[in-house]
Amino acid sequence: MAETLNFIHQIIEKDLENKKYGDNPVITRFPPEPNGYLHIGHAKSICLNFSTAAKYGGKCHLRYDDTNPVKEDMEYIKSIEEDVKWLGFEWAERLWASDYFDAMYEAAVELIKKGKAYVCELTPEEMREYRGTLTEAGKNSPYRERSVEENLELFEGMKAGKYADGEMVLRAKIDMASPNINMRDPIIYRIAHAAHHNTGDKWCIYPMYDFAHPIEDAIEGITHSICTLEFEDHRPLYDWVLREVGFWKTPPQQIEFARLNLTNTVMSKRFLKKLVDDGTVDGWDDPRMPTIAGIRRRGYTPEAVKSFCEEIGVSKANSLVDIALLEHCVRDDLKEKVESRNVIFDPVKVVVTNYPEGESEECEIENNVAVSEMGSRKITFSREIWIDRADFMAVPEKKYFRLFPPQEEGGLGNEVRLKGAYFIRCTGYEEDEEGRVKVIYATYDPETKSGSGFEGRKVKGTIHFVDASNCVPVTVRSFGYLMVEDPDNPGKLIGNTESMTELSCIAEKALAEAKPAERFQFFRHGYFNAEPKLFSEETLIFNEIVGLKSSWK
RNA sequence: UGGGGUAUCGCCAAGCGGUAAGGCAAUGGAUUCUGAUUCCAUCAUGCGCAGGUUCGAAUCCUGCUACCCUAGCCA
Repeated sequence: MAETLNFIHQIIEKDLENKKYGDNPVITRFPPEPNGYLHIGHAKSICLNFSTAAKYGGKCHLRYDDTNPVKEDMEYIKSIEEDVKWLGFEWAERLWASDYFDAMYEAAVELIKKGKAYVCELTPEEMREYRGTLTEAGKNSPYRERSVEENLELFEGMKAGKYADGEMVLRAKIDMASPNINMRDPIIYRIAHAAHHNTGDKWCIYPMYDFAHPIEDAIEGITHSICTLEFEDHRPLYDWVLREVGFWKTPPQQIEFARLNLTNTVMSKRFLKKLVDDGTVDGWDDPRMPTIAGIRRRGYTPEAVKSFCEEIGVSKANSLVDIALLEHCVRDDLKEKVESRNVIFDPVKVVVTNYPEGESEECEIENNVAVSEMGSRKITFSREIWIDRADFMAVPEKKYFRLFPPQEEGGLGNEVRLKGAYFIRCTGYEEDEEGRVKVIYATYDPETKSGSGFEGRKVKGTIHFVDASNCVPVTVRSFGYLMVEDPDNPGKLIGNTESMTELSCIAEKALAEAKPAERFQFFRHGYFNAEPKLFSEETLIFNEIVGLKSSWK
């Protein structure tokens, strides 16, 4: 099967063929604004930008889009870089949009001199009125026809700090009647008396995204400026700036693609920040968060995230990707690099009545085939063990071949293999006052120990267990779901966020010794009884937890 | 109601005028010391709808429809 190229690759190949950029290499950029942690949606953009550049022998820059000092925070820089590196990408250069403030200012002055920009003193409210609506044209600002000299002087004054925030702005003079609202004399510079992390107090005017971004791209020689769909309407302005500011020879081209949406996952930065600020989660890197840092702590591997990004493809169609695909990618990657640990999420005691009290023995469990080079591990078996509640049914349904008691007088209960240990046969069970299974009785067959070569008879079911004499309690972060309220409309559900659950379970001692939890990833396995929409209805059953062999952080 | 986008299986997504790739999910079956893994098999006479052009249309044309984005001194 021939490799399929996404539509961006196709554009690039055509450009390469036409020598659109001469012999210049393909240069892309990942341009986060440092105002939060990166999430899985950013991973899609990171993979796209970095691997596209690599594919065509070009390079990709990491560029901070730090043009608004009041919204940004250096705290995020470190995490952004860590996340990109963790994914396995290396930026050719780490750049700051703020380093171009001088060039941007010069460009703005040029625009004024060309009569293509003017200082406007309309208030925000007036500005909105003058802008018109989706269906009605806007009208010209009374300040639109100021002389070049006056504009120059005013803009100079803005820069010098003579005016307060909001008192005036610099606007591009384009067309107040344009059907594209972005072209109705957009603001390109605003006043903000705020210290900037990079330029300090040097500036009190800052360029707007629409003006800054094309200039940043052009200065860096970006050939393909990949962004998300909502900027489609901004492209005419992007091109306008490039043309008017003099970057018309081989201007970068903006290409838009659809951002990632995942089922049962809230990706909005604003919402994630609220969870952090509220203390709902421990932080941006809480394993329950869909941030790259959270996902990392949850035990996901960069390989898994990258293969996910490849699998979902790139297109312009709004989409909602099933979280099952991400989970598949994780399992697919992990199954070859991790070994298993027995974990019981919903424990029920089993007493092996013919096993001597106070005794215990060692059992060896082979690792699965994919991970067989890791050999085996040792666990213990004794008279009392824990198994998962789901591995027992008082009255078995059809085709249930795990543990169940005798179904008639004098009959036999079912016999199953305890993974790594013996066959046990259920002989009975007790319930508590509420009718819940409290303890299960069974007998084991000493002939059937794992590795003994016993071939006497077969059992259809194999279940896992932990030794009650030395198991340990462990808390793991689990996939689970919690409905999420719209912060602005209490009571209104806007979706649910993935994995907001913490589960207590008991596990092999080795697991606890190897804590913290982020070193483990568990496989979904066996039964999924219901749509796990609400935490209270959660019926996910995990029966394995596996330690990561590699990619530990 | 202006402008800009997008519609191909339950979910993603190839396809670019020559007779619908692939992945996820699902379902059957084989193997299995976990109902996992692995392995085989099934899964769009159909490409938003209606017309048209053509020997031939998901691909071209026309007209509809649905959904998304857009009226921040955010990015």
